[in-house]
Amino acid sequence: MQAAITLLVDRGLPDSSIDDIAAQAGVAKGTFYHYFASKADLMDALRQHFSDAFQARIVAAVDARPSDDWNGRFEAWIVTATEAYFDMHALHDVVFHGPSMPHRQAMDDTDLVRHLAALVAAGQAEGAWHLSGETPVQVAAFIFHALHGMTDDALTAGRSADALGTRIAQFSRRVLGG
Amino acid sequence: MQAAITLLVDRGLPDSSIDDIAAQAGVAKGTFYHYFASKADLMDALRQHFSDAFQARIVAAVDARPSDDWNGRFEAWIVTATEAYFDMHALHDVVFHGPSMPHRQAMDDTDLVRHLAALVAAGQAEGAWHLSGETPVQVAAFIFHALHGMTDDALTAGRSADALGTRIAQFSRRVLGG
Amino acid sequence: MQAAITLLVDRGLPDSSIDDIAAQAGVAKGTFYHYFASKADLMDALRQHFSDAFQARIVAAVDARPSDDWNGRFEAWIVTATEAYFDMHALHDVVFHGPSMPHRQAMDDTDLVRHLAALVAAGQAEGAWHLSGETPVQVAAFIFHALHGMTDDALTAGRSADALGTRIAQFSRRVLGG
Amino acid sequence: MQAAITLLVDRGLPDSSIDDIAAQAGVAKGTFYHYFASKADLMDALRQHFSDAFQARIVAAVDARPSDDWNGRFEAWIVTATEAYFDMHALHDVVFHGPSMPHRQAMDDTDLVRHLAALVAAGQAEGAWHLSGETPVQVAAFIFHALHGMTDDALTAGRSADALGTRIAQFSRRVLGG
DNA sequence: TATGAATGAGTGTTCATTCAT
DNA sequence: AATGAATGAACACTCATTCAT
Repeated sequence: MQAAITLLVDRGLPDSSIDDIAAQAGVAKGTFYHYFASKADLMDALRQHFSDAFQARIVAAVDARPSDDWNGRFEAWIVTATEAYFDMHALHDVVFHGPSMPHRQAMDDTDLVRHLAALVAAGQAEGAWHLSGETPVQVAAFIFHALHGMTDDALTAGRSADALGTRIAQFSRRVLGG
Repeated sequence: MQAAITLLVDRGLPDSSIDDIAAQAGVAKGTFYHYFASKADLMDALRQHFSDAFQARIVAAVDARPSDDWNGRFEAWIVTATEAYFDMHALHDVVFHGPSMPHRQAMDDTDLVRHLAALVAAGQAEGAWHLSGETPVQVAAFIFHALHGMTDDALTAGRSADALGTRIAQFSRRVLGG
Repeated sequence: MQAAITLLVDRGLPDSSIDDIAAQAGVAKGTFYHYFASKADLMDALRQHFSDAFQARIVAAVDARPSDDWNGRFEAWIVTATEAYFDMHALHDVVFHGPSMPHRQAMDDTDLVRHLAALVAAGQAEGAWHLSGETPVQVAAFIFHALHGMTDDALTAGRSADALGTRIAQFSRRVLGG
Repeated sequence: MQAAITLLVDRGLPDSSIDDIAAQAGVAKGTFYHYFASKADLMDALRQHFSDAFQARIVAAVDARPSDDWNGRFEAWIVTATEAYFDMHALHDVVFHGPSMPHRQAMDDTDLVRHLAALVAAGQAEGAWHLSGETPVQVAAFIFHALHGMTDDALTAGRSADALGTRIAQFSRRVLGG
């Protein structure tokens, strides 16, 4: 059921009616409402699915680096987030840009920003980077939004993700004062 | 007519029907269709209005600085863009986040990024900043999206715009290698 | 418009959908909502129409009798109410027995009962009848509901209204102690 | 099963879905259809239940009076019917005022009216009352509907049933010419 | 130029009923 | 006997758009 819907949504159905969704899933409309209380309920489930998968990819990549390799861990974070966003952008759009979305909060990024901020703070504590006055959260937010926007650009322009992650990492490290 | 509509939209009517819009403007529904071919046509007009106003504010602020004060011109760009986005966000959302928007292109930012890139390139040519390998356009895109995202954050959190512009400028100058 | 709907409802459409109603009226569904805000709104309009017509018939019949002919006025009230209810029962049912009707208040009879009670009180004051302890309103309510129920019986049994009114009047006068 | 459903309906569920009913009864939806062929079938069962209980209360009260105490038996009938209707009105409404009810026959009163008519006829034969030309059935119908309506009034107005039965009995005896 | 009555396809949601297990 | 997943027709209501006046 989840699989069918994920597939369906990945094909990009931002404005699909429940009729369309049920038809794509190969079930009757009533069946849809057997599993989801409302259209908003489906959106919530999908949003959760997206966030979990996104976060899991990043955590896995960062933890694959030695715990004292701060630059490596940071680059892993940036490159993986870029790739993950690139891969999952179709679902992202459906789930975070639908109408009735408080669009300003596109992608419940507070968790992600906090996660990145924690990495920044830890590295800073170890002397890996040199932030001047600003807080790790501010730095993380700045970098995260730049990443988000540049990936959007590449997607729009039809460019590949190949060098994108490392280029973003390079800019970002400059913000860290590394 | 334009004035009435701008007001109306600034009050934040993302889901207004043509009925609502016409009522707010104090005209009949038929009259609306004398001036706009469709709802999408209204959106286009509004989008143009927004972009023109936004760009005009930035140009005015930058040109108020001496033409050889590169850091001053850059900071004017960043601070003004932040403030303008802060002020005009209601219209921005209506116009760039509506359904049937290819959301990845939120805010037709190519013009703005190009404008910022030109400033970066000029300052770089004069030796004001030290970009290593990346192009001015890449740097401008990175900065612009970070600005966009951080302003969204402040808006969401209900924070004021007061120190925001200068903080973003401070981060950005580090990206420029200045 | 009103005419079309009244006809349509008189044909007995207790469970008609808006689709059916609009089709019967020969207009599109949207047109229906141009004139009525909701299905409940139509019901209200119909209810008002019914009540006005009902009351008007009774008032006309009573006022046709000399103002000091208390028994004549009373009989006119009863006979006319019986006939009117008999004639308009189809609309009555649609309007007062629909689902989502607080059925206990079938037919907004308070106005009618009050009207009858006023007649009873006036006649009593002139010495036409001899109520013992009970109030005119109680007497009127008792009579009115009996009238209502007996007419329902005749309708259900398929009997005509011919002698019904006078028979009910005869019972009722006994309640008045006349 | 019956018990659970009766409780459930007495709580007033005019618009309960089968889902709700089954949930309240603590069984699965499929189980409901083991015991009732359809929703209408449940209504029939409930209607029967209501009528049986109603009639039983009246019979018990009337038979508690001496068989030659005609006025006592009559008053017992009226007072008990009033109280019973007052007590059981929630079930009454569900069962007799649902949509798809030929509402004119609300409360299958023919049995009750016949029962009252038999009492009237017997008392009349013994010389307890003095009907002129009308039949016992007509008198019974008149009285029964008045009782029904006045109880509805009290219910609507939120009044208690205390004095209601005796007042109705008093009016009714006048109709009997007693 | 301005109106507003008319349209009708489309929406999310409900619910009595069926049936394989 | 008991379940509950599956169904799909039906519903009230919306709204961008047209067009005769």
